[in-house]
Amino acid sequence: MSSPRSDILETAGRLFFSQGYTQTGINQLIDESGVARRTFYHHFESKEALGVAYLELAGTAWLASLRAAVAGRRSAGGAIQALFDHVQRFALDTSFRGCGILNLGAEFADLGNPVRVRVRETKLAQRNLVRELLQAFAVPVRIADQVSVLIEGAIALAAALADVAPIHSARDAALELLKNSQNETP
Amino acid sequence: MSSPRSDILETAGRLFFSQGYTQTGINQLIDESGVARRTFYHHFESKEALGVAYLELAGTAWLASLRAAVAGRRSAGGAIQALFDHVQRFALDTSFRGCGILNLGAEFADLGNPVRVRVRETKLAQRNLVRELLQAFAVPVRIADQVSVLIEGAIALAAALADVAPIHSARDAALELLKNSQNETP
DNA sequence: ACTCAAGTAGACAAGTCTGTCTACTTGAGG
DNA sequence: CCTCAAGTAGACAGACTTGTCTACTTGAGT
Repeated sequence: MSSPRSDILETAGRLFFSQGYTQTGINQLIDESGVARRTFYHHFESKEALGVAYLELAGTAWLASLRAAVAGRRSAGGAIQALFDHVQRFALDTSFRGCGILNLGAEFADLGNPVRVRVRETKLAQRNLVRELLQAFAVPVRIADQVSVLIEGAIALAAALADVAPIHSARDAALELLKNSQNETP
Repeated sequence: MSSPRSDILETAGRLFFSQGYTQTGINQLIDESGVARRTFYHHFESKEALGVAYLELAGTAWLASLRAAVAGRRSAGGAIQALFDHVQRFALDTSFRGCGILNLGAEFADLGNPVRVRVRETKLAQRNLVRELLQAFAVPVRIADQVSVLIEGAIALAAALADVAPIHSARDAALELLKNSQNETP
């Protein structure tokens, strides 16, 4: 379904992620979307409104991809393995660009900014999703939250170093923390 | 020692961290530094060159603060505790602005960009510093690298959620991983 | 006393930014 | 058939961007 609105969102997804929000101008946005300037402002009140809409789309897609990566796994260990495999694939596919959601949030200092609020909501949803996915295998919330931190650290540090090694460190740590928690309550 | 150069660097440190690189213009930079435009370009070839210089300064200061936080600790557990205490203090002091080094790197997509290269070098130095600080207490490199991922994840997720909880999750995970490694080789 | 680097103020170029505006076309529903 | 929303192209305003330029001052070393 190619509509002007979805064309704009698709272009924004590509450009905001690869170039950053501030470095992407309305002009480039409408040129590459192939829509008229007027049409852009018909669908989005401002560039910032597009930023928020982009976050909604990117956040939903990212969470769905995490869910899909874990689908079909039969153990907590398998689920964790799948999560970090997915993170690694993502890091490699995007040439270590890091988390697009966090990167966008970094461009807005004010905690009350709508974009920043959306980032917070999305990352909260991500933490809750990891809790939910692991709770299915009786993994306690405490461990799930530790896995969330490891996922975030893996993406961030892998991007900074342009290297997958931190992702492997994170995966190993997560599996070890899981094993610990299983030994404590057998 | 107040010299034009250090005035500029000080201002850049403040503005790049709080507003971001792209959103900070040369005009604001020289206004708040109190130096003439010409003086700026006498000391720095371009805005990007200032970005690199800022990273050098901020990176050195951050690593020194990590080292200082651990100084005097007598056990691996104490050292890890101190690291995450420091991370928490930093997160609160900066109103969850996240890692200034990573935030700056996020504004440059090209892996070959001098700023991005500097970010890589700095984060590599950080990983090596954590290794060194923990190796003093016979903590294996494998565990030290896991702690590095946890530190990065703690800063990033705490910033995204505007909450210190991820820092506590990370600290607990680090201490548990440490305990594990000590039990394996007693 | 003279030189020269480093500082000052500020005009300027050439481009970019976001957002508004006029004027026109097109296609679907009543 | 007629209307109206949604689309098109593109001019424009006004502010801002980085970086260069002229012209002047000041202070330290020889």
